[in-house]
Amino acid sequence: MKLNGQRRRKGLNFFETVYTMVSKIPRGRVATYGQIARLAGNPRASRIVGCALHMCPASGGIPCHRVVNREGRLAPADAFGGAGMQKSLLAAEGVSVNADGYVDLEKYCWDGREHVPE
DNA sequence: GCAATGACGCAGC
DNA sequence: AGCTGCGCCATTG
Repeated sequence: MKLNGQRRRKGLNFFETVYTMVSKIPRGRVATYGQIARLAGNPRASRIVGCALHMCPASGGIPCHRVVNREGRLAPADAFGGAGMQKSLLAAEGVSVNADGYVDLEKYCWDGREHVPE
């Protein structure tokens, strides 16, 4: 195996895999970057998940607002287009978000069992 | 091809 | 429910 540089993933770039996983997050539930990264095949690529969502091709139907960091904290407001927007979107799906921008991972963390990869 | 970056994760303070 | 520093991996310039 070459260096961990441009490693391919079955023809699908990591980004696409990430988008797929995120789009599979059930409504009213949230997933962490680490979770997505793990499902994508690289538990260490949490940053890549963030990078992928940063582009946020909403045109593809990527619910970036359902993705939170490992603490259950929402991404920086300016990151997805508007402070409080992500919070509102989650609240609209039934996810309680704190004024600090925190969600109860204990209750809303996505198990991923609904996805069942491979 | 190399260097820099990034919506993170974890360990340490 | 802090803050800082370092690491990890893929994308972009």
